[in-house]
Amino acid sequence: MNRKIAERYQRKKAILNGALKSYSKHGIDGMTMDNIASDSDFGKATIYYYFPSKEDIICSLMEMGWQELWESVEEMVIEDIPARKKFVKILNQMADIVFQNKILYEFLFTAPRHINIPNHKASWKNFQSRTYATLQSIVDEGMDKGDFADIKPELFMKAVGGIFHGIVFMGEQKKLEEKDIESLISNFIYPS
Amino acid sequence: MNRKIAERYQRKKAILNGALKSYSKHGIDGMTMDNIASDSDFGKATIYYYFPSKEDIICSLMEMGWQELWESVEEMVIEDIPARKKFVKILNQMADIVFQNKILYEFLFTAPRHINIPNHKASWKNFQSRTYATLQSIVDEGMDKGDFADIKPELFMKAVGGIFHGIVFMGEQKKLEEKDIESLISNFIYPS
DNA sequence: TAAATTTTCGACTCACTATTCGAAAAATAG
DNA sequence: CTATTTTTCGAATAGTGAGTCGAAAATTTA
Repeated sequence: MNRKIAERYQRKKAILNGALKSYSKHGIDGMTMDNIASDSDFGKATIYYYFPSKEDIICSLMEMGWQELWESVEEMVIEDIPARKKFVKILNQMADIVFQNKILYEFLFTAPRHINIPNHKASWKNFQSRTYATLQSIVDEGMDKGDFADIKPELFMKAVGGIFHGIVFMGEQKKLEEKDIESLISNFIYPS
Repeated sequence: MNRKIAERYQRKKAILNGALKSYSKHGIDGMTMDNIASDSDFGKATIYYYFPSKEDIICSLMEMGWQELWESVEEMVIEDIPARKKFVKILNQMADIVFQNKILYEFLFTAPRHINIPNHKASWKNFQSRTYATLQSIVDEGMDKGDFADIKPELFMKAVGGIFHGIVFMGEQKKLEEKDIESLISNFIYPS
């Protein structure tokens, strides 16, 4: 009886992977239910046996990614180290995670711009906003102490967002390793 | 005979404005041909009398924006002033333009993420890449002379892109005036 | 003014994609 | 082994939106 639940879970997982495969093979527009079905080796109707709608599949993927990101960072938040150090450490950790599953995170950053999910269904936003808020508060703290360049915090965050986006979408160059990121980010921040 | 040409041109312009209105009223997904038609006060078929396809309308808008941006910047490129100063001046000028027609430029930055235009039809990319390349070369020059923070130029550009994106989409706060931008940007760059 | 040209238009077609249906196959239970 | 439940599926449905059609209105020309 427990096995059945586990199997169902496995099948949901398989479908989610199929969806991701579909994304990487055909791009966001080619991620149709037909493709998701064939890429995950189920009949189309079967997909609907496991997920009530396409929206739900997308939300599940989004949540998967943001949750992982948040959880990997959560513990670092309370560490008692200087804001700037903490900030770099967290970003570095996030970059790590992103590199480990590039396709998922490319999807994570791409999907919201193409697909509109009504706010109340976008469950992943919990993790997303928790993550942002954390980062933001660290920046704010650092600003107070003059750890960062003197620039409006929101803009600073936008800049960091730009860099992150860049990291994810720098397709070709797989060179950019964790060490690089560390030095890049810390160079980017006003050097003490 | 010359009037007719001018009138035709005016009508094309009106349709383009209708399209923009459609975008700001219904968002990118609501920018359907039916909406464009009603927002520009023409019948749908009339739109097709002036534009061969929806793609063409979008391209025209994109080109409009990028051309304006490029032209406003073109002359500054050759000015003989230090790279960093030039960079700030150009960004500042661009921010100016963007503020003068926020809807168009919001569209400019939004559309490519939602709508796929085959490369050979994306005529605006000429102006776009000219603009980018110019900025990039100024950064490269500045890097050599140590005018900017020591960070990979591509990443630096991504960061600036993030800031720009931020400026456009900082919806509510209309406070952010040109002067602010100047100081923000120059603060952002490694202070000499 | 009458023929010719230009412009306008709503209804129709066509393709595409999410979602549903109804039945069959597979697995499980008694 | 038979009945019941779970899982599977391809074919049909339904909605949407881009692009076409053929005719009518407006304008220009002679």
